[in-house]
Amino acid sequence: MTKIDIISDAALKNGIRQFLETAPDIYMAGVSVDTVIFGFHHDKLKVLLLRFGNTPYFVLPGGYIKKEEDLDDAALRILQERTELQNIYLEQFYTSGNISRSNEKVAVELAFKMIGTIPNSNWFGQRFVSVCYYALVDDTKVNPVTEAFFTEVKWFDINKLPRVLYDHDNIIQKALKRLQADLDEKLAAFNLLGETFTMLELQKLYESVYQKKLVRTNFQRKMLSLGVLERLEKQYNGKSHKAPYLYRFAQTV
Amino acid sequence: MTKIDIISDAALKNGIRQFLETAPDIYMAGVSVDTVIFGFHHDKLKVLLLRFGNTPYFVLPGGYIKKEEDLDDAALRILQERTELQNIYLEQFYTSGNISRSNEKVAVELAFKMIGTIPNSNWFGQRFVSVCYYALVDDTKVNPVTEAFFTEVKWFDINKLPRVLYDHDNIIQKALKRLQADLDEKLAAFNLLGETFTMLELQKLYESVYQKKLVRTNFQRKMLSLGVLERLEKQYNGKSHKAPYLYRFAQTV
DNA sequence: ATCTATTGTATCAAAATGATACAATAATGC
DNA sequence: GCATTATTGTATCATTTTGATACAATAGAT
Repeated sequence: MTKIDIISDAALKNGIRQFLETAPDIYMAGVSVDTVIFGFHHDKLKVLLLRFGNTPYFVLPGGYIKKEEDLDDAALRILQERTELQNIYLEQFYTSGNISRSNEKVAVELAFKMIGTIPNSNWFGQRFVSVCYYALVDDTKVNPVTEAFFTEVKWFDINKLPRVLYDHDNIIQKALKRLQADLDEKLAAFNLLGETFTMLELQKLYESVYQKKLVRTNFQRKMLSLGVLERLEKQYNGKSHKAPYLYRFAQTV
Repeated sequence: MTKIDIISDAALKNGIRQFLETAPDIYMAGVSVDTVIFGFHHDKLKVLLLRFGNTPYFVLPGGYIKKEEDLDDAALRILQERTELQNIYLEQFYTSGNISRSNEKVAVELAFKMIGTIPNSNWFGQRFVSVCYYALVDDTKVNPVTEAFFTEVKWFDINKLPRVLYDHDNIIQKALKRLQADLDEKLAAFNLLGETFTMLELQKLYESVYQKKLVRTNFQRKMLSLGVLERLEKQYNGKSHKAPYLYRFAQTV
């Protein structure tokens, strides 16, 4: 569900002010977490992005690490805050730490402009090394939540991304590359689908991840040979052709 | 060459004192870099480790990131400081950031004991998130260099590692797993060998990385089919059997 | 009843992999 | 010298995997 959630200007400014006052006491300085949340709907691979304030720019869902919190726990917490999901498939794939993370200064200036004053905390101005995770979610179960400086939560087609801040475009591409590598090896695909699915849906998912067409009959043969699919009753979908079987992912049958 | 370099107690204490005085001004707090340096000799895969002070514990070569330095540049600098090599094959593979990075407190206590006093800087006591890289080097060209708190630089067989501090054992195993994945895909193996090598040497390298025996004839067929090996003159090695060819790695012939 | 689009399965060729055989070579021992 | 031994380079065959195509079954549209 491409739920869109817009918050008011006043609430936005207030949220930022509050964050800046408490952040240095709560979080590690210098290290952040960014997550590339993948979803799949309408046969397309999607990424969840946040609109940065009232600007036309988007960013990856991210956050900071509490001073007494494990890195992986931080990633999970940030993800849960944003999607309200439990049991999320999460993989760390890259850490971004170049000084010039593209247009970072633009972002900081925008942040300042948004709250209409120079904050006494220099939190955003400091250098961050960002540890990046990707997550695979069943988008039908996601309930996107906005917070602090973000005015909108939106799914974007991986091939139709908006303008993003920092080096987040680079991070998204690296996430996709890693997902491609993990899809077969870790049977990761099924985290992007619902409980049941047709073979065609599964194929469209693979095609959208690998960004290329696959041969239907050979794909079907390969998936069935994995031995992890349980075949359920046929799905009569009202289309004018043979009805497909439904499948369920059944690890270690 | 398993060069061993031992420095004096006085020089050691002095090095630590000096480091602690200047570190907070020079380096980012909270973020460190660790490198798993792989080498290959006597048909074994090796890892370069540093002896921590006068203790029996070893650690990975690591360091900190200068305030105005890119993350990748920091990894390269740390590696060059330790090996005096240029053009090193380097891959970032993991970032370790759990609060309880195993026996960290032991290490800190040891560090304090070594310099015989509580340092005014709490540098070592702070929490670090460590970005980990692995490097592939031709060990015949490495000139291991000791520094600061380390009293010895030594190559260890991947299967005969000493006791290591922090979570460095975990990091080494993760590095090996990643190397296994990269070996074929990125033709990474040749960075571990000298300019020329025999097919058997190459096979022993693959076997030591994958930790399993390979069938000689099929391995040879596969390597030759890659199209990246240039066959040179035979190597008369004085052994009582047919002399093998030498090969050179020739990318994009 | 026929047409159309899609699904499930079968089949054949081509490529990759696994297993084995064997001739060539270079020192060793007689 | 000459057979012996260990290793190397290549060939060959069977098996498995992959790519490409054919075709019957189905379910609604006409």
